[in-house]
Amino acid sequence: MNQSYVDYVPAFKALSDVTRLQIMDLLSSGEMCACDILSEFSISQSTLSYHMKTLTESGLVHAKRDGAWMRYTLNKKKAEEVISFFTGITSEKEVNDLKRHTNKKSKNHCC
Amino acid sequence: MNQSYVDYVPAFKALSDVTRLQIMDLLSSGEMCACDILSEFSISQSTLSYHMKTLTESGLVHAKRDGAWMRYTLNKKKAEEVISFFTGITSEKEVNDLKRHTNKKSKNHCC
DNA sequence: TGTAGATATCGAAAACTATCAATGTCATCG
DNA sequence: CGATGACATTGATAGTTTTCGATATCTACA
Repeated sequence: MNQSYVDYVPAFKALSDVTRLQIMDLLSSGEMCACDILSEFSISQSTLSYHMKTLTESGLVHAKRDGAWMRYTLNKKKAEEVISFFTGITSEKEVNDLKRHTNKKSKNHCC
Repeated sequence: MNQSYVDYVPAFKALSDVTRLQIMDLLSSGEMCACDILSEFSISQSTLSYHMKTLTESGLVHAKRDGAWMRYTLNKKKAEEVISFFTGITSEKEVNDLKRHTNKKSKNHCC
């Protein structure tokens, strides 16, 4: 429970690439195998494999072997966790007890 | 309107670093100046400046000069855009007209 | 078991990121 | 104006990411 910042870094890292964002979008329409995904892009097979690894290791995508090929699905639960984490750190909070100069009336110095 | 995947990459990239996630969280409690933020971390001033540049260029944080120092605030609007984009690409959609093998009954080959 | 297809891993190259100390810029105060 | 404080930029270095071709592994079928 109550995960920390570092725990979400891999997910944001996974999302910070155009190809991977597109893969997430593709997967939101349902399960796909690697070769289906590959056919949507102009990248090599090894590059796709690398992206899929990044996505699955981040937890955003689930991989399941089915005979000779891999079936990928979105991990909705993880996606929701990311959203609620991000919502959490971007929503207004009780002002904490940090002594912030910004809140003071001092006009002449900061630190 | 209707931005594309690439437009969100800088935001996710900005979020894929522990320090920057913490800065976002700090800013959610209200406006802060650079030196206030700096005092929360054990990093050099130039490193903080680099992180703040990453955050402001991604649009997630707004920077405003106030005399000798900079005041940073969260850009709630951008944060909400990121959330709705991410919600969009991770929520179930109408099955599109891609001919996906995964949907076929073929057991012997994929591509 | 041998072959072919699907995917993973390796090794290398290029590009990008994070960090710091040093230095530059700019605003304020005296 | 000159000094000082706040922040940005530069240049260097170390580390990470992205990409590919080549090769390995693993599965299914003949």
